Amino acid sequence: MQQTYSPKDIEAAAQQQWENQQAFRASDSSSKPKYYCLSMFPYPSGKLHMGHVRNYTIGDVLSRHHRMKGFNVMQPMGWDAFGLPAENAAMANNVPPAAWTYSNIEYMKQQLKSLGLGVDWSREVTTCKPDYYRWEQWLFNRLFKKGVIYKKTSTVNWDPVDNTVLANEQVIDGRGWRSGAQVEKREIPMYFFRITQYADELLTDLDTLPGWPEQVKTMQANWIGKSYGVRFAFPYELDGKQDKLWVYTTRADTIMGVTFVAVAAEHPLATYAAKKNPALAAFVEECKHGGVAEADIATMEKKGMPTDISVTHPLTGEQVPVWVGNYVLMSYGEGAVMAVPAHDERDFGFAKKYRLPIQQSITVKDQSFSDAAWQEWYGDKNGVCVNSGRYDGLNFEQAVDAIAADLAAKGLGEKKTQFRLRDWGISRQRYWGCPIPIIHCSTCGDVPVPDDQLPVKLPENVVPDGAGSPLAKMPEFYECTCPQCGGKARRETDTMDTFVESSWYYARYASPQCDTGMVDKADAQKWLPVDQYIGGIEHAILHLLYARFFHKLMRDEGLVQGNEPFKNLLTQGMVVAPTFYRELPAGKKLWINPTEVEVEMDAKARPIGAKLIADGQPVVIGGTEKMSKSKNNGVDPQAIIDAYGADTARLFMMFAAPPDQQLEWSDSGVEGSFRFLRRVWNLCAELNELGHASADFSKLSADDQALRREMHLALKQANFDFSRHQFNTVVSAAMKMLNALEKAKSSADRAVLGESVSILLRLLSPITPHIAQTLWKELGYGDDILAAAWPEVDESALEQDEIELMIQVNGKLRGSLRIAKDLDKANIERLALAHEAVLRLLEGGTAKKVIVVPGRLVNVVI
RNA sequence: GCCGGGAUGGCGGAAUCGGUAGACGCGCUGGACUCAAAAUCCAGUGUUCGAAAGGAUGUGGGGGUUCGAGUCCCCCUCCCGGCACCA
Repeated sequence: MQQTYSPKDIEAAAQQQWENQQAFRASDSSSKPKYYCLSMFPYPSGKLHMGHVRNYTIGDVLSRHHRMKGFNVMQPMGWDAFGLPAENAAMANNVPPAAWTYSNIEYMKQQLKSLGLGVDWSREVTTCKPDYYRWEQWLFNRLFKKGVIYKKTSTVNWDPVDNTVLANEQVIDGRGWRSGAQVEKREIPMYFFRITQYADELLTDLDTLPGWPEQVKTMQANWIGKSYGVRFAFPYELDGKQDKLWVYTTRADTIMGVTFVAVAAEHPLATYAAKKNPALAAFVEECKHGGVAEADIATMEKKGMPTDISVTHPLTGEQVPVWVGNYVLMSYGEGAVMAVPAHDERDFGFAKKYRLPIQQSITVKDQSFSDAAWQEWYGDKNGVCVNSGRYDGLNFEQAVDAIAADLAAKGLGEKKTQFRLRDWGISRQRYWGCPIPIIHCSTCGDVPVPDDQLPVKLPENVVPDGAGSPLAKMPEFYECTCPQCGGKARRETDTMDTFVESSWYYARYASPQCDTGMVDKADAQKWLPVDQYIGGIEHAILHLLYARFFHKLMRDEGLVQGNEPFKNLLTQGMVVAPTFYRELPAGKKLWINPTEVEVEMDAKARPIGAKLIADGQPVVIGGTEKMSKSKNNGVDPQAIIDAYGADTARLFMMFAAPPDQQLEWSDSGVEGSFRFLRRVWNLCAELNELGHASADFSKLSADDQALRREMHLALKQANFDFSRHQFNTVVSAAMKMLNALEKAKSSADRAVLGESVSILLRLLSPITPHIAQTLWKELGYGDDILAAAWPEVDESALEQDEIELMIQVNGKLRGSLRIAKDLDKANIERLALAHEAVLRLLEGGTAKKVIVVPGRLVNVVI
């Protein structure tokens, strides 16, 4: 065997062996229990980044571990290939998105293979290919006919210069990213998935997912946001016509404190009032500026303007003024809200700003109300009604019940359960996406493209120019005939939200080549649900909610079984790195890649400065942030693989942090990981041929017993840590094993060494598969470590006669005691009280109390 | 703004049920090897007082519960993720 660890050679050889064996083909007909391990598929952006390496290493570690534990593992991979970056790259490089995407896929696939992932590549799916998206179109039509998909208008960011719709991320400080034009809100027709119809199920089924992080379930539950409230109306008369202004509130108990109502700028009442009020018309116009992102609207300054319209309070009969507010959105809820400044913090601020009346209607015992400043308790639901006529003294629930009943009696309202979740708008005015399979006919309306004419293929030779939708400028695409009447018609030119593709790919992997349906039902039944799903925490809400929704849609179409797609979920943290920069004259910053910087330390290794290696001049040390192009703090995984090998990259990724926490990049940490693997290699090279040694483990020297104990103790720890996905301490356990082996290697029994090394190699195998495989073979354990069984803990090796007990006095550590492992409490107490440190602190007095925690410590209270 | 999460040595992190804080690694210091360096190996390494023995102190900050708190409760600060069409 080679004396030096050479990752390049052994990794290529191991990967070749797996390739030759088709080692990771998942069998559809195995009798073993299945384990479907899925990592979120990548967007083919060009090359792998560290986040990918982390994600896929975690998935591979889980897959390989389960395989050794006897599971029939499926670990597929594919490409989330539609999306905006391809269009941007196309404009920058004048290359069609399709060509750019396919070449990225080719490169990244080779990169993924060089990581040594145990992926079943025969199941690869690529969402921008017609054989994939045709089934998306097929489902779209089924759902459209069923009414699960419908059309309505919705508000988008409109760039008036480029004449194009902008994504929220393309709006920077209220302006279009390319044109710099002030963005406007615009209403356009869109197709929607009726996800709200499934809101209750999406909420309650969270309780059936014990394998999901609480954190994610809480976020989803809050996102769905089921609320119990009252929908009611303020009647009004305008130009002699009776009408009603509807609002929804979860605080009907405060209804007697309403002092005004606010409507959206696009609300019919606002439009009406603006007609004869130029100032209001200007304000309504101003409200249309800016983007639609919630974060922007929530943080912007709340502005309003009065109208000369007033409506009638449904219970008091009083007149209530109508205001137009920039924070009220037409497309959400009723487009109007009741305002109770005394008990809603935002309304309070608004009322103070515009000197509107503030009317207390809730009180809490021993608290006094003042309209000078907002108090925490004003918004609580813990008070009782006051200044509320017949509702005075009622608590929240009683008041809501009584008020809802009175409103219902007048025909002006009723209790209503509502969700924060809104229907999912999927129309995108973009080119690089799945075409929406609808034909618009002037006589027949919106007609789905018949199944036998699917897929509606996206032309692949288009280079978008950033102005409007490319497909809408291509008559060869949109000109068509109506499938119903045969008349001239126009094809829909919007494409689907790319979240649609990623909502069902997990199901397609069960039968990726199926050309008779979206999925093969038998295969789907065999493989679904996904046993372990792994991906970034940033997908905690949208992607995971949409995929759960799609699973239910497919279930209701009879395509899949079960209610949920992902049994267990692991959300991994970001990969972060230090940042360095230099100030440029214009106040801008020049970001410098960490690899080009040398950090200077003081004597105690505290960083005191940094300089650019190239010119020796200082640079500023910035914060530690998510690896990104903009901060130039990304480290290219390829450089690490080339320099140290995939095993080192994988080991470092697993060791540096637990998977769900952020991972800080560290060059010296990578070197440390490499050093560890080299030490493993050197130890094995020194020991050579251990595979066939055998011995009677019941007759060992004390040292050999101690070594076995250490190995099995570490293994037990590692098993526990595997089960809770804490891989960093699995690596720690392997390091402890190596440390113990290096100490014992020259004196220990060959058979004990043989057992120990076999445990270490199998423990490392899921994490650093290439070196584990190579050494397994070289030391004569077998040809294929993948076929080896996971090591078992020998509990008898863990036993010991004596244990160490800590001695505390008043909770402070004062010493320790070696005792027989089964010594009874009375004797432990006696020994503890006789302990030198205890006697010293007792100063001849007596202990008040002695607490014995078996196997751990004794606390003497004096 | 709203929802969710996080904070432990110089650094990444460990501590499974409230019971030895700092495992494991990095860095640093000293030593061995070397003509020298790199690599490797050995030892030390929270802070602080002390020659040492030993003591004090210490898990973002402030309170509390407990024989005992990194862990449980209350309040606060800072950092990170998400925000699809907040009511």
